[in-house]
Amino acid sequence: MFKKVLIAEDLDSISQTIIQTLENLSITDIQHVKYCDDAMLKIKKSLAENEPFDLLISDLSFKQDHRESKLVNGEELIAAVKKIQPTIKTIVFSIEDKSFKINSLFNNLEIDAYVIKGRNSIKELEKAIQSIYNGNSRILLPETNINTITEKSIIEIEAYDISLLKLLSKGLIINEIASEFKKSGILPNGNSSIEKRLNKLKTYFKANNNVHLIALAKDMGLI
Amino acid sequence: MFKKVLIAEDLDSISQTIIQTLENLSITDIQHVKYCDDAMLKIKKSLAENEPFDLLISDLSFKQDHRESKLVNGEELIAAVKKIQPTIKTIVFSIEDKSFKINSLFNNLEIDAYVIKGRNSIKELEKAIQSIYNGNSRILLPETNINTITEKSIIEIEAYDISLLKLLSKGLIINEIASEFKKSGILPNGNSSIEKRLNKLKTYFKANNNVHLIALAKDMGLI
DNA sequence: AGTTCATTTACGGTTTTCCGTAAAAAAAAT
DNA sequence: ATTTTTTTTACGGAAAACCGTAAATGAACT
Repeated sequence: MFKKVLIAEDLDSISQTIIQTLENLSITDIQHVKYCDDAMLKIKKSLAENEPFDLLISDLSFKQDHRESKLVNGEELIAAVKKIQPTIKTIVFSIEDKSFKINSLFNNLEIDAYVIKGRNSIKELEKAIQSIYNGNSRILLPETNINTITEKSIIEIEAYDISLLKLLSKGLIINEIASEFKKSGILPNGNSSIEKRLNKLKTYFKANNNVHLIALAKDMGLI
Repeated sequence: MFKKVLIAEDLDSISQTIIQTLENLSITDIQHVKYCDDAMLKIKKSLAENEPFDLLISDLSFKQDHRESKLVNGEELIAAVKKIQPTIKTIVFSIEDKSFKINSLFNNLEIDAYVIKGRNSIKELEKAIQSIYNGNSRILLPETNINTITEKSIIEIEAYDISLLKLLSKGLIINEIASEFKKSGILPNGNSSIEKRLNKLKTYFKANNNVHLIALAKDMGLI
């Protein structure tokens, strides 16, 4: 079994349970942090001391508070960790259940497992750890009932669409978004191109109008 | 100390910790459910057997799954429980930190404590339980750094505004919303009244337009 | 260089929002 | 009952979204 595991989870009501679970798996060296930045420090230190972590279990969203943070969420944390320790195994443990987000983590960050927090997470987290240890990867638990948008959609929705939706949700009108894009050098930035892209998004998500579209995007956690 | 406590929390990773905390407080009879409906059943049964619960600790949001549910969230649960057992003490334990929501729970449901899930929740939950047992009420923990909208705003935003925003977010245009209101007998339902109300909301929340308004409402958890 | 194809931009007409003013209706006060 | 005040509704013009079509640009290929 894994020897040295790092947990990045801000809610103590959850981290407590994860620690318990790991102890039950006879993992001896369990470390826990409440901030992403602290996780990064621990990873660095462990590498410097030549005693690297075998496994990182991380939440996705972390509450902001008085402390200044460089890494504000699990995504950023994992990306940063993999840069300095690409071989580390990673499990994301989060309440987020939108498949496009989950898939992007598998594809972009190459995480080993994603466990959706739910009514039987403890068992599932255990299972994920075991399974990774046995050499498996791309584990998604639970297997059923995931809010799905088709694979295709995930590919088609890019950074451009996200920035577009974000600006729209901030109350900017098409014209202002166009100027904003020109300022940032984002292409295309013509009014009608932006309009056309919004139309694509609207038909794709079956939104009646911009208001509806933003509501859906918020619901899906896209923005 | 309290003798009999009911926990309503869907995430096992959290309920585990709550149970642990209660055990440390020497509470002997701890019961736990993952669904609001089950909580209601337990409350009813305990009353029928003349061994009522002293305290209910409930989450606000519960994941939906295959099971059909009458009560879908903590708010509904607490309202239903208080109808048949008005004297029960209640603690809400949730990640929600918007003050208008918290205040509405204190004002409408008369909960005894609200503990926001965070980095020191275990201690805070303990503190809340102790404090209620000592006769205090209206306890809000942690005390700092709560996202605030002024008290006034909470009063001014009513059910009418919520339904209006909800319909708008579903992509209905003003005209359709008016018809919808007429069908449901909601007043006022003239086009221009609805428009005017939207204007109030927009100036209140400093929204540039409807899209912006819906984005803000989603962010604040209003809809 | 020329052709084809796809992408980006432009244009115009219709609908809806946006915003101010005013009339009508309802409620409250005298 | 009448006046005053508030609420609701109506109206109208300007701005923006909405939606289809067409022109311009650019990339890819011959």
